[in-house]
Amino acid sequence: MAAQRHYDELARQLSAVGAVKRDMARILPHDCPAGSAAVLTLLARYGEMRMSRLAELLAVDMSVTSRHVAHVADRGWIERHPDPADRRSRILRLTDEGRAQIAELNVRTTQLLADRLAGWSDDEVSQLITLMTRLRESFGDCRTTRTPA
Amino acid sequence: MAAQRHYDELARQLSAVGAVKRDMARILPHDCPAGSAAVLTLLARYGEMRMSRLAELLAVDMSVTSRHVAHVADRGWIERHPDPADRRSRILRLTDEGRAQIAELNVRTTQLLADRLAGWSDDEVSQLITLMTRLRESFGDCRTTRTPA
DNA sequence: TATTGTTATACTCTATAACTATA
DNA sequence: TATAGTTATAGAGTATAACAATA
Repeated sequence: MAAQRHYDELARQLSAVGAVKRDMARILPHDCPAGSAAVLTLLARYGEMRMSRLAELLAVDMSVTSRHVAHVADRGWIERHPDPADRRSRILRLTDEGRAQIAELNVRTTQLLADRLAGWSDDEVSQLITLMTRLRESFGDCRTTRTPA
Repeated sequence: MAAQRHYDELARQLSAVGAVKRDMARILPHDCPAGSAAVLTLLARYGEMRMSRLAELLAVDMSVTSRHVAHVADRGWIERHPDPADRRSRILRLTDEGRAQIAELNVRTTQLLADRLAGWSDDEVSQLITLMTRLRESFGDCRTTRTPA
């Protein structure tokens, strides 16, 4: 059926989108790789949170989250406070240095995308964002379903 | 301006789409990681080709391509023939074993996507493919432009 | 000299499993 | 016992640079 060809093509595009991600990663500061940038960006957007919540937003294992967080904490971009309500948890919070770093990241990202997406309309960018968000949800929901207990 | 927020969101979606790729990678056979699967799929789609052409389609450095190709060649899934027209080059060609491996990959990929994309219409999948393809072109073109000499 | 491809090296990202501390 | 988080380890993917063979 026709869906089969669509699936193959989608798999191919997913495989090849790595080149776009690498292009974006190349403009990052040397001590702020993609994993660190993602941590900072999510904390800026959603505010302070616990490790487990951040791991969920990053869509990676908490062990991976822990390493990324340690990296940005070592550089003073975030602080880890024990959660008074549950001392096993740690609350992550941006520092002023972290916000400065985010500002730098935003400048670079915006410059790059303004160049690469010069021929795109706002609507087209929005459409792509909407579809990619839905794609992640379609996969993420199934994973949640798969681990019910 | 509004575009700034769109750019941030696009960067976030690109970062998070890795979870989808990892979900797809998990269903692959143990001796056929994503890099190998990409090599086989591209040879099946575009027919025999040289290393440099494959590297371009994979959108990775030729050194990376060389390693992926060595992996699939070691398993007998492709053959490397010297190019009579330019003996520096090697022509890559699928074997029957390679085609069998591709058939297996297609079965698994189709199963997974049929499950994950159950709520998607053909049109929506097509739209996403179209936009992702265009995204890659927008980035790829700029890279080509950047390396003119 | 320039180009095609290979190999050595190093770095990032990731998951699994073992572990500590707390609930 | 169960959960939040850390760390050790291993594996995949990638790029850069040095290299070999050929154009």
